[in-house]
Amino acid sequence: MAAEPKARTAPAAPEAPPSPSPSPEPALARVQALPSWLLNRASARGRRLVTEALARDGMRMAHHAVLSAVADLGPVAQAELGRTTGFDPKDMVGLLNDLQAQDLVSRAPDPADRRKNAITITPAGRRRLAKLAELGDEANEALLAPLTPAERTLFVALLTRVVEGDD
Amino acid sequence: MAAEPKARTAPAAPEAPPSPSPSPEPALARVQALPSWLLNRASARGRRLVTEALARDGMRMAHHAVLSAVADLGPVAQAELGRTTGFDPKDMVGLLNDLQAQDLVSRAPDPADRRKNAITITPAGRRRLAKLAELGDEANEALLAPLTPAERTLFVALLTRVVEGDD
DNA sequence: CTCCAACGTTGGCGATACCCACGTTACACG
DNA sequence: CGTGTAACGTGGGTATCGCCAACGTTGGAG
Repeated sequence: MAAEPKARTAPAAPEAPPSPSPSPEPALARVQALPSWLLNRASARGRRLVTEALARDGMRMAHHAVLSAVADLGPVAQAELGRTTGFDPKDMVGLLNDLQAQDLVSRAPDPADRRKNAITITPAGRRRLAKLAELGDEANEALLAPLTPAERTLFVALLTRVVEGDD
Repeated sequence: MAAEPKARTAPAAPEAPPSPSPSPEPALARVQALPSWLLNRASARGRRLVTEALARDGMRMAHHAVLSAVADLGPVAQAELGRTTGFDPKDMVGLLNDLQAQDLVSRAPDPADRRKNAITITPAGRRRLAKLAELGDEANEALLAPLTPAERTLFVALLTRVVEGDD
């Protein structure tokens, strides 16, 4: 059954869409060339680089992002931070606990709305933020090391459009 | 302390490299423009798309990858699969359990080396693989929807080089 | 005044990615 | 021919990440 009508030297199945052997061979290569696969690997590498870069300061990527958001948005509520950075309110609590424990932000009840906490960055927080930005840039430069400067900007541009694809 | 020496209408700090306020304002925008940040978000989106695409078959991205590897490498040991796909041997056990439970692969002791399991894809596995590849392609097309065909190939090429950066 | 929505917080779940320890088996070296 | 080293598959355990459910508190709209 299913003999080889035209047995050649190369085991190539020219066309046979319905039945088995739809692809010549490299099913693995196909999967590993999938954008979703590549993005996963690249993301893992980036996370690893950033993580070990910020680990020296006892911080994680999330801390950097939240601290940046606090710096920008002045006194701001946790929920608002969660919306702008994309973190879950639950996780925001822990992140701010960490930042507050190191006096990088202050958490005071908002007098105008006592449900909210007014998060503000401290001078030490600003200093730390500058350092974190530097470390983050270093890690990202290592991440994009295989690309030329022109390719990097192009890569970031394409990546941005892919990310904005889900609105 | 630390009053506002120059209270203007716009809080712009032109230049002051060594001390605080190294950037005018958008610290958050800087973080969110970092390749590591973008890769994280893009990867999450891709994973979500692929996950929900393969969920209809009760499979995950890892199953697709492993099944592809088995299809390519013929009868192959689990450790070899782990090396080529990048999965931990521990996790490979569970993945193969899932695939075997659905008769997509067969797991037999290798007569030549009784430490190893000879993993082989079944006819049902080949059929399923074709379907998985189709679903995976659909999800990836949705992922790269914001890009033109030319941009997609370029994007994949750049991504590949970034991934290969860690050798 | 009453009801609904938002806030911060706690607890928990599922997936991913690791790392270590164990018994089994193969192989190389003395 | 032993003997030790290493690889294999497997189970157990840990850390992080993203998410959802519930609850008490507070603000605001009707």
